[in-house]
Amino acid sequence: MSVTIKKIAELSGVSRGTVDRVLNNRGNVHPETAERVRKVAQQLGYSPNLAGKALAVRKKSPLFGVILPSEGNAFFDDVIAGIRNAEAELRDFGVRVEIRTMRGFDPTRQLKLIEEFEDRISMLLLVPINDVRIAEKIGSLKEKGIPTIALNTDIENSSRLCYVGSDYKKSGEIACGIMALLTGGRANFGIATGSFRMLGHSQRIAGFHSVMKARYPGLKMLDIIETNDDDIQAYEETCRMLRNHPDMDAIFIVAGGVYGVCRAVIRSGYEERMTIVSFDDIPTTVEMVERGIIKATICQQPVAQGYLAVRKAFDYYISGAEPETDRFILGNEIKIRESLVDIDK
Amino acid sequence: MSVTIKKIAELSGVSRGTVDRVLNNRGNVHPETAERVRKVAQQLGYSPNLAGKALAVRKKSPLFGVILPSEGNAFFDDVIAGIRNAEAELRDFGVRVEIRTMRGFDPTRQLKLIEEFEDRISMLLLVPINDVRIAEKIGSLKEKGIPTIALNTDIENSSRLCYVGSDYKKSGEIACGIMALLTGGRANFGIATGSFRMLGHSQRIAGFHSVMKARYPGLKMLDIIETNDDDIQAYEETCRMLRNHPDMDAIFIVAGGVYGVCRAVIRSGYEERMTIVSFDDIPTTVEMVERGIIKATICQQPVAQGYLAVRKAFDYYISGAEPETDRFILGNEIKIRESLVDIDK
DNA sequence: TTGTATGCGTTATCAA
DNA sequence: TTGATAACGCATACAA
Repeated sequence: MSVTIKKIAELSGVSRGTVDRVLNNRGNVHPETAERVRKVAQQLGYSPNLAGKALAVRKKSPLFGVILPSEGNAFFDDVIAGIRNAEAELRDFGVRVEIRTMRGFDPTRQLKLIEEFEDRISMLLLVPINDVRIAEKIGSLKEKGIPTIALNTDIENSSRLCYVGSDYKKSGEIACGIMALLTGGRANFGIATGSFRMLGHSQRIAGFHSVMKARYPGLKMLDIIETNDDDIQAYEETCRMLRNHPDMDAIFIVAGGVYGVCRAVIRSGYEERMTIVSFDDIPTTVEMVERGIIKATICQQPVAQGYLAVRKAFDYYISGAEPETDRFILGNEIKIRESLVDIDK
Repeated sequence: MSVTIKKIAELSGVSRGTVDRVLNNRGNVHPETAERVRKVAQQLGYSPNLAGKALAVRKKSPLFGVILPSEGNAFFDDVIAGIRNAEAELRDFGVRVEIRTMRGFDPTRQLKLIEEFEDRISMLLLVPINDVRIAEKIGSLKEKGIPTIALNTDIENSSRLCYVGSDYKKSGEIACGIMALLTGGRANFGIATGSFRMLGHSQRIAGFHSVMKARYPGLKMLDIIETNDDDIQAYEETCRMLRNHPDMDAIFIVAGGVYGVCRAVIRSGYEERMTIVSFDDIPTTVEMVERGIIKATICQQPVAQGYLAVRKAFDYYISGAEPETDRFILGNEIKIRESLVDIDK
């Protein structure tokens, strides 16, 4: 049979209560006794039983707070679906999840949202804005006993418990690889990024370039524009870029604004000759894949991201043990028309 | 608060034991009482609490039996890894998993393996061979109270609880789509299938053809060979096929024998001009992707297959409720060199 | 500082 | 046919 608190209590000649105090560092126990108990637990290789723990923890009904920049951003619909899946699975364990949404990437706004429920939550799940004030807030929350999990985007120099999301550099590498395959390794391409200030976007571009440099000398970059994840801006900028570079025959869309870029390409009459690689599979992107204008789109498993973040939050809440790794990376999946659209459609 | 057996007991004026007997159909309860209890449970929308259930069920220490045709088949290494992951997660709930392996697809052998532990297991997870005797065995096991989950491959006309695996037809469709993208829609290709008798292999070919017919008139099939998932046979047959069709410029590898096919292509001096699409990412396949001879390989998330099958087994064991769907389909992922190999390598 | 008692929700055993 | 009670492993309020 497995090792339980009861068994440790017997073998070290104390009560179950004392073992509990020792193992959970609740204080009020004689150092010698504590030492003895710890040793026995160590020797027996004790690890708390989840089923028991879950049942006991249930009445505390822990609340997980989630903050997403999801307003006006269809990508997060799938993340939310994953969060809801996990919430349903954990309901029997007393877990509740509260999601707050915001529009855009304003640190002040994000701080305010955090403060709105920080005195009620046991865990924070956050798509963090890369700003010192957010990093500091994560630190002060940690001191108050509220760990933070970075979701979808990581934040530097912070004390977040772990990161759940994709590997942005890798996704850029894959984007370059697939573009090379689709163009036979010869293309004059443009880049449409979201924002130069977004770490993930820059990492994708860096990944793209490193593969290009190492393996595909026939790929030549002509121009780069910023869409700010906005379809209108994407449309305008792309029209301008295409006017300036009539020899452009491929576009690498790094982030949002996919629909705007594609509409500009169609408008300019370059639909046929253009090879476009994008990210994610929000409905408007799927539409463009179906139409054939986007040849491949690289997806980051948003549902799994939401699900896993909540599960990892629960694991930590229940066990108090540091995660096995501080980065849980979900794979980048290449999707083409046949992946996304039913054949008979 | 949520609905518990205790609450139902109070409201229907009986003891918790009686409620348990009614809700779990253990018999020995007056029809009228049963009716009353059932009605209350119904009205309150009772659903058993998993944490409590897990704790109580723990001492029964259920054993899940798994049978895999994994000997000499590297694909199943990942499936096994997924099974082990799930086993570790469920250890605290008393679950144990016993894996039996076999070589090849002999129904008699599989029957024998089932019979070796069928009197000890609570659930069977099986990569079923599509044979009436196996289907019948699944039926008789069900009558004995042992449900079977079909893993990786489904079995027709059987009473298996559910299927966990990929959509083979869809994976064939994607294979055609990616081949068309890689060849600009113009290719004279050959097919190397595993076995004409394997349902999954035929479904992949069917999927390939349906997309080809609907969308890519420039793809022309020249020949088809059988590898029986054996590298030597694959090598021999491919050499022969290439001799017979010197104009072949693409190959669709449907199943195993990937390494053999690729070696034959290299041997014949067609490495440069050939576009090869394959399945899965076992080490030898990754090697060929790295070398650039395979342009894309379509993977079916073997780790997730193993993991999910065990989880679904547990869910059913714990809840006794029919799964939400009888087919749990894991997505087909297109992988290219940059997906599989580190850039700095 | 330590021990005891009780509860979380379900299941199983024993007695009535 | 039914009810009462103990058990699973952990947490905690309360008593000593």
